[in-house]
Amino acid sequence: MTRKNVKLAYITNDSARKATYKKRKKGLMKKVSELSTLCGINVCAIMYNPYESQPKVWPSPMGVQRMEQSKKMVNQESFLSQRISKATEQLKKHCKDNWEKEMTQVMFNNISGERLLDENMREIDKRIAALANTPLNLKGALPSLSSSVAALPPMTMVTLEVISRVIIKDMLQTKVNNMDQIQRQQWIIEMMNNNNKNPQTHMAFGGNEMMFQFGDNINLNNGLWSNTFFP
Amino acid sequence: MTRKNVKLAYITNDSARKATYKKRKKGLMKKVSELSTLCGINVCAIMYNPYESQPKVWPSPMGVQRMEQSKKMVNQESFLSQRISKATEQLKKHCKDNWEKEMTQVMFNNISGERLLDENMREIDKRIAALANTPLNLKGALPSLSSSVAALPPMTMVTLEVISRVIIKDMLQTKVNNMDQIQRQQWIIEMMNNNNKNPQTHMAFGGNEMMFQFGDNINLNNGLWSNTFFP
DNA sequence: GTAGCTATATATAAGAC
DNA sequence: TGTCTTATATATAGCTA
Repeated sequence: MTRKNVKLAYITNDSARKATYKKRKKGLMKKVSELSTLCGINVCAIMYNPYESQPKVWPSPMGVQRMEQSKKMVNQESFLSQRISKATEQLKKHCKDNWEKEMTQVMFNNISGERLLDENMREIDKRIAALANTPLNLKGALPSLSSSVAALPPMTMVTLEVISRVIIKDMLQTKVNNMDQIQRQQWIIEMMNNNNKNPQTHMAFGGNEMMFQFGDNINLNNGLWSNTFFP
Repeated sequence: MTRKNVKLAYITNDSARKATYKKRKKGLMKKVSELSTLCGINVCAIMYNPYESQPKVWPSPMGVQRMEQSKKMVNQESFLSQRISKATEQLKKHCKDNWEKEMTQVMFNNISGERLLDENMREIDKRIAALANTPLNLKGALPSLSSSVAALPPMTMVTLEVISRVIIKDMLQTKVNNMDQIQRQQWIIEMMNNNNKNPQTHMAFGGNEMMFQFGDNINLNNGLWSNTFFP
């Protein structure tokens, strides 16, 4: 009966806290859903749920992105809607099981990776400096690579595959970062289309980036997966 | 006067939509804040705001993570709270300007990077296979590196620094992924402590991972940056 | 623990300025 | 546009079964 106006503090009683969590989670998700629908923006809510064995991301999916420039894209709408609806259906099937853990992964990887990367840059720089004095100089053999590359000290963990992957990743990230909004959008569409052809392949964060409207996992309402993109 | 019960559909009127967005954003953020406080969980809300020139992440900061195991850590509480409060104050100063764009960056990098990485793995694998046949084999000179590493074809973009960064990043990510929850937590504390000593350095996503309680940027309430960690 | 219920607190649409 | 007001819709605390 919400007789008191709730004291805004951590609820120490376990069952009361859990009950509140459940209720408020539902309410919050409804709000998220509504905001997404009413204003046509992407909304994502993530909760590290203390009632799971690990801190988990609560899978409130990405809202639909409505482009501000949708008016400029009228001719593409039908095509895009079709593509996306189709792809979304596929993606949806693979989403539920993977979303949560992958979101966790993705977020934590980024957090830890970027952070550690910076934390360790001095160390790396030192090593690079040291390596610059190595007698092993392969500049002649591999003129386009920095001479020090070949002189990297033993790193047993580092395989060619890892190196290749990370290099390519870095290059591609640069490329994508240089895209403008429209280019990114088109690229995402293409990605989804490819994914659609090959639905067994990974359902990573990237796959649903702009695609997940507020979904089934909260039993709020249905029909949100329809082609409401680019309205 | 909320006389009608709102039709749950995209608001076509621009100013009305923006007004609703503003109101509801505030409400939503308050809910997020409350849920975070009441239930002691991390909550993050992200909105791609259509009123900005690009899709932007709305900087609803990470909620405080209260560890489920907090009871097991009573003795550490005071120490940790102190550390975190201190660090948080520093971080807060650098947060506002950077949070939004960096969150966007981080998320999009991950989306694009991971996705493109997978998309391009076949290509990479082909190149690796091709390289295996290169006459330039440095196995003898660099026994601990895969022989093909030194035989990588010219990649003008790839500098030693980039390679080092990405390699280290990959290695460290692996390391962090293998940590358990407690280890991660301690690591984050250490990271923050380091950051505190060097506050000018980057205020990246990683820096505030588990740290941002619902903050000033919404003018909801204050005092949320206090030591409510590990209550 | 889960599922309603209801009184009340809170959020907010629409209006006034 | 932004802010304030107010009627009403919605969310939910505390209760019951």
